[in-house]
Amino acid sequence: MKQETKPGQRSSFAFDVSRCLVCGARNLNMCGSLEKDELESLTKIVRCETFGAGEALFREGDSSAWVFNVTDGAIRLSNMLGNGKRQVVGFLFPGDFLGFTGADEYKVTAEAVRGAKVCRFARSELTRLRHQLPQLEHRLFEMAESDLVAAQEHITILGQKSATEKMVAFLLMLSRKSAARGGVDNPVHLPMTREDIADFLGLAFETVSRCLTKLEDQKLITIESTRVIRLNDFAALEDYCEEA
Amino acid sequence: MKQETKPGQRSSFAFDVSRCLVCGARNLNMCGSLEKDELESLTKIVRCETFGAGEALFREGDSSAWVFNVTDGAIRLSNMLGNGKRQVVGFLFPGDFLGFTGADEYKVTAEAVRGAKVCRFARSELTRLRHQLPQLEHRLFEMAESDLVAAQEHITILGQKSATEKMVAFLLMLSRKSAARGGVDNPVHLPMTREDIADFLGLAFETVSRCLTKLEDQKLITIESTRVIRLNDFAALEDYCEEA
DNA sequence: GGCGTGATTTGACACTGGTCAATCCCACCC
DNA sequence: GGGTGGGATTGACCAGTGTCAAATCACGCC
Repeated sequence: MKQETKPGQRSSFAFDVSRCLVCGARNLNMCGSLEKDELESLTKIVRCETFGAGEALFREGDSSAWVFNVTDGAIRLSNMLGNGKRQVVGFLFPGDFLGFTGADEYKVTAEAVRGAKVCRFARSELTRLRHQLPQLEHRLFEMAESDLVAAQEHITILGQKSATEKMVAFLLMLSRKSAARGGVDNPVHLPMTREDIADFLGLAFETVSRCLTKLEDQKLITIESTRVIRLNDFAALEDYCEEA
Repeated sequence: MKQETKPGQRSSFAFDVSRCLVCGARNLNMCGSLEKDELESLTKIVRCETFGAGEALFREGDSSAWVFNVTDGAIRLSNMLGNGKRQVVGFLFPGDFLGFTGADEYKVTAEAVRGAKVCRFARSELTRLRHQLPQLEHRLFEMAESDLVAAQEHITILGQKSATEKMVAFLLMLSRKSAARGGVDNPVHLPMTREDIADFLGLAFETVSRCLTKLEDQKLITIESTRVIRLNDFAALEDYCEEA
């Protein structure tokens, strides 16, 4: 396993299939659709990379020639507006695929939230493999569809919910996502800042802070530390963001 | 071309490929990726249907066994919340594909806005064809990706823009979409009610009305009739929703 | 261990946009 | 032509959030 240094001091290395077989994200991401011998074709075109807090994998306008599998940490997808406002359109976690865009250029910026590990592929190579491996094609299609459904839920949260409801929906979403990738559903760990959350929910960061305080006052959550929130009553929280 | 009556008095009929060749939406939708002989395979599994104003193609929770190509009119995709609020997550126009969902059940409701014509396919048949026709697979993937990008733009509009900016962004979007399918980019025709627009933009319908009036006072638009809006200065409107 | 910077919390206040209500407009029907 | 009903507009008011400011906290670094 040779190791190199790429622009930006980022470690980047190729590896063999044995590494994929023990990858914690394998059953979550597109690789899970492949058998060992098929995985080898993927292994040949991938490099593993690490990004530090805030580092960009790509920015709005960059060529979409590279795509990624997230294997560790969290990635923030965002849009910047002319007036300096920022909308976070999604957070990606281990198992998520990063690279859907119908165009030659990315329309969003992807940055590591705190620190993240990813597998990097050339889109052209992956496209070639998709033609050879129908399982892979199918799995990627499913993942794109599921991203679309997630975006529609995000739209609904942004359009119809109050600040506190948004906050509750966000906490429940993180809890579900953590459980889905084999982690605990409680307490919820927040790798991102209050400002990231605010920009995801269309709020001011002060409002995020106030909503968390209010929910703790109501005993619905416990703020164990700035980045660890315990959900004290799932049923009540579900009701809170669905009905009110 | 035999004609039948289906539940709900809806006309539904099969047809041969000659009809597809003159379909106005063909170059916009997934059919555009196919040659005449390939189109025939599609023709064999499709039925053409008409839906009246407000009629549902499917509702949240319905089986996702059917998928559609929109060929005329407009379709409204929406989510209902427990408290009676509704979020419109998208409007579909001729050329758009309706049926992306990663699951066995639809998570949104699809209704005709005023009146709409669609081609209906069994998902299972279409999946089979996708395996046989790589062009079709590729085109559908592209369309799913482009829906995802559109949803991310919608998220940004909902999260970061003021009421009037939202309204301007909406008008420009409709104008672009009309141009993209070969229509005029000005004036903009609105098949939907103020309430539909409000539920799309996360506003009250009174606010939509007020914003339109305000934009007309500023000479940026002319309300030629309730459902026809003339954009008087594209550059100024672009600036309005991008910067302010 | 102390310091410094950035993140977070809390408070005071202003303002956008929601709510409720009245009126208007227009298409459709008798 | 007049009536009817749903959609659209306009006005008055105010609740929920954003903004600005200050205080506090947390963490990395020396």
